[in-house]
Amino acid sequence: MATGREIAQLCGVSVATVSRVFNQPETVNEETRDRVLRVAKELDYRPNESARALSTKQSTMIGLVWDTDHRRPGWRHPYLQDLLIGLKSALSAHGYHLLMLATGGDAREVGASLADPVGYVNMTRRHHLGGLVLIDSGSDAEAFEAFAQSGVPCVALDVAVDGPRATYVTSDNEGGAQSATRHLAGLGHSRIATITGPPGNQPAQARVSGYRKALRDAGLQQRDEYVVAGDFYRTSGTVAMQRLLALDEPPTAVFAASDEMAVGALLAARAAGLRVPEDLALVGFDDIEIASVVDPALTTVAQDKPGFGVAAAKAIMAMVTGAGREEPVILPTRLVVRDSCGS
Amino acid sequence: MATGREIAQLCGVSVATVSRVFNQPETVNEETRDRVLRVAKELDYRPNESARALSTKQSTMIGLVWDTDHRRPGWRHPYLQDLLIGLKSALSAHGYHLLMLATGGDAREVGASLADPVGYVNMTRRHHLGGLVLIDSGSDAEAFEAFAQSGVPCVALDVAVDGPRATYVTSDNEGGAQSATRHLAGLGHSRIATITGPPGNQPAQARVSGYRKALRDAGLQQRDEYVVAGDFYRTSGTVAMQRLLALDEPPTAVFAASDEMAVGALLAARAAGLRVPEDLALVGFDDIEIASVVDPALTTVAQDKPGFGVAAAKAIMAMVTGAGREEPVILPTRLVVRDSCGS
DNA sequence: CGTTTCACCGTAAGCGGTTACATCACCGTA
DNA sequence: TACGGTGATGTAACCGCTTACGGTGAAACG
Repeated sequence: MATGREIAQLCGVSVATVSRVFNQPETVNEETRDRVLRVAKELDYRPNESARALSTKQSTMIGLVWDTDHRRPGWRHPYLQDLLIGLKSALSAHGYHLLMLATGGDAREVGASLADPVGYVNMTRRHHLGGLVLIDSGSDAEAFEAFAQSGVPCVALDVAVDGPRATYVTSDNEGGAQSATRHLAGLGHSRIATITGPPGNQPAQARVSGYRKALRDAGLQQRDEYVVAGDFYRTSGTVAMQRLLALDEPPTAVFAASDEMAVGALLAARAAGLRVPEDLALVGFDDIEIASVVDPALTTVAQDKPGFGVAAAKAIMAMVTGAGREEPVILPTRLVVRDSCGS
Repeated sequence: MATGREIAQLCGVSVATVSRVFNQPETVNEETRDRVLRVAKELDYRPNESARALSTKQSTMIGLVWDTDHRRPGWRHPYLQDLLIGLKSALSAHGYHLLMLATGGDAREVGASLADPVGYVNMTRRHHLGGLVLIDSGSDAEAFEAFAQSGVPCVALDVAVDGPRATYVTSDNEGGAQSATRHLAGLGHSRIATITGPPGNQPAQARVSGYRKALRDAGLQQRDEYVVAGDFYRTSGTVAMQRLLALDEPPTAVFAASDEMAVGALLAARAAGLRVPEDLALVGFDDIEIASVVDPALTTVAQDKPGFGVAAAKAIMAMVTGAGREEPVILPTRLVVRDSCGS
């Protein structure tokens, strides 16, 4: 790896000039600029990122806070890969990289976890990160708030945060749930239940609210026993469905707040001898891979998965370059009609 | 963020001593060491990573080469999330972070892609990365070889590479395929076909070879028309299955080299009016989420998904600290018997 | 008691960039 | 001719840390 000094010597200029060629090209004479650029290209010169970061207090990296093995070892993000693809490609358009911050660590590293946002914030300073992208890992809204208040630019996914340099991106959860429920009502169902996500989870709350709105719009009765809590996981869907089926007047249609729970509900229904969609209509949320594969294929509310990453990248880059905060981004959802509701 | 100098002043020592406290504790007097440590803790001191990397030419980061939008926009790694979980947690045990290298980029960044390994290699030098983890993204074995030869420590996933400081980790693909096929033969099937992965792909080749071995061991006839090529994707499984069903003597059992293709085959069989497993036995490979959800649940060969990440992390860390190369790691597979083969 | 040894610590030179400031040639103007 | 302005470049300090080297005082030695 050639250094700036080498370029300088070969060109008969000072290192300052070499640096200027790359950072303030307009301030250097065209002729010498070309000369420097030519030599630089010849030697395949790339400025050393550590040195540059040290000197400018700015690296070309964005930190990713993605807490795994938290309370729930089996936790899986429903569409992490698509999210990363979007994030990565959008960041790379700005020449930025994604640093997956490690939590825990050995003696040298004092641990950083969502329980200790300070650790992460320190890391962003130590590495001169431009900012942080926070992936929702359950219901750590409080921790996210601490990040947002820390002053480092950060964008949270699926958690509404507020702070001097913080914003968030999320789906139109309410709208999506509403259209799902409306779809069910439109098919003639009047006994429509919902299986919700965990209580503290914001998207979960929004989806319940969308469900309620749709019922109201359709002039349908809202029954408390038709709203049963799950945790986004499959088995909770099964349990919830069993509970619903045990009611005196079981629902004929169910909106599950996640595809995983919808699948769980499907299994429960099947075990109870019910046919889907004939005896029970089912809608999910997320449109993960599984949705199109189960039998019957799941009608569901699709989220713009790579769009999440792209929006996050845009927001964080905007905060890195400009000052101040960005507006929250609400991504549209789309109802994907398959076979689990009949026609 | 406190700096070393501040600590030094508060303790009445020089910055050198502060540095020594953290890097060669045994060379500094116990009393002053404690004093420094106490003040450092008080100020929540963490050495600046950029400065340290600049000075030592070693960062605490490992690069991740994960090429997406290559030739196949729809490409998805079957278990990226689990892999990352394993990788991240194992790296964090050493205090290392994972840097997702961006490909492409703006004018400032000359692009790096698998087509241009030099770009990545340059990045690892610029960022003083400890090494590179290469995720297989189809069939770029040649490109991987270039990485391996570059001299930077790197471990490839699912591609056998060789180089001065390179190694790889992969599953026991042959063994897995063999046990899957043996399972089919054990159930009494004699007309066993296979749907393979893309020709250039090493795991795909190993799986075919395992399939062949099992047939031979079982004393079964090998027919060329029973080996039809897919590309690991679902639709290719459907197409392949259709081809198999069109044969004069269609197989009664199929080993698909990926779960996705197995699902595709399942759809084709169902469309042709065949029942699975009664009319057709089916085994997949990977044990992705979908496998347990399709109806009938898919019998498949499970890979140790987080183990991949952990093994990769161990290998790369071993090469970072020690010199020289590491032995390749072959992870065991496990046949998961579900419902798609009957009993 | 002079000299060696050794544990401990400070000095200072990097690492490879960025950038405030100084320098200098050259121009137009009074 | 003297002068201020301007564009192009060099000088050197600095970012925060590591580390080779040298210095110091006390203990050990002859």
